[in-house]
Amino acid sequence: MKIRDDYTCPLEIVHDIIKGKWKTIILYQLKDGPKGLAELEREIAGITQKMLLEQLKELIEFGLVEKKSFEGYPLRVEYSITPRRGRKMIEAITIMQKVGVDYMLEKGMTDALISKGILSEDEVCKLVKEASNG
Amino acid sequence: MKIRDDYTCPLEIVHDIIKGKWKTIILYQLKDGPKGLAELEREIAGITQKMLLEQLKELIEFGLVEKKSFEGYPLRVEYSITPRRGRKMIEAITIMQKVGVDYMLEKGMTDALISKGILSEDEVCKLVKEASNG
DNA sequence: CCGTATCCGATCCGATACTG
DNA sequence: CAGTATCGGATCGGATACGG
Repeated sequence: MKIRDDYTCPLEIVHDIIKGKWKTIILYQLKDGPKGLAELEREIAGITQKMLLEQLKELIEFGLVEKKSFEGYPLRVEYSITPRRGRKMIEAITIMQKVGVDYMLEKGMTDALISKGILSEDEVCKLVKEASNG
Repeated sequence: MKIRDDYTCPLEIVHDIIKGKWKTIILYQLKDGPKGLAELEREIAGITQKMLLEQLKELIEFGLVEKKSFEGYPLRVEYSITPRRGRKMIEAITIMQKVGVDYMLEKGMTDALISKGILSEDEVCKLVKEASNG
């Protein structure tokens, strides 16, 4: 992607940072520590290697992800969240994820949440109750 | 936009919520209270009425924005942030905006920040200093 | 295992014209 | 002031093949 030099509003940058189908998912996958390319590809259902590399490159350009290459064979690379900016972004994504969960609860998509291990049944019950009050 | 019923991961929804060039900007414009359509159109530089209505409609579908229509002439409509889900999203956007500001500081785009009144000169100095430490 | 290049359909988004 | 409809270029993203 081409980084523009004429941003006038931070939210324009925000848009560039988070746009693209996979960015938030990639960041979220990296939140618990560094991962290799193949690892990410395996864990993110449906992504192609091309998209993964493309999006990682953009995340690096914005200073949200770092890349570390290791010499020798077998080839090894580690992608990780940058400690300040990337970590900050994870905060935002975590909040947004809650908004997504909230939406899924409202639409009755509780099965998906439970079966994917995102929430336990108890947690779902609790949240549904909260939602109906708030 | 078409709301899918087969979301399996909350982050997929998050992506649908925030994708599009204008969504975060529209939400941010609404953060201090309800606004009419013309008002938004005036305040968001470069947006067309078509895009504005389209994106507002999507934000409404996701429960982030509410619309209130008033009878009679002159026609009047108010768009506002929903108290729970919309407000939560503003939290995330605020964090992301900080990430954007951080990026602009790193790239030396301080003029834009100051001239648009996003930050004062003093604040910029302070943040630049913080960034070089953190 | 890691990364690059190309081709091509899908979608996004801006311009513009029109209605209540 | 608020909202709808259409058209066309730009961009996105998936498939696929190739190279280090």
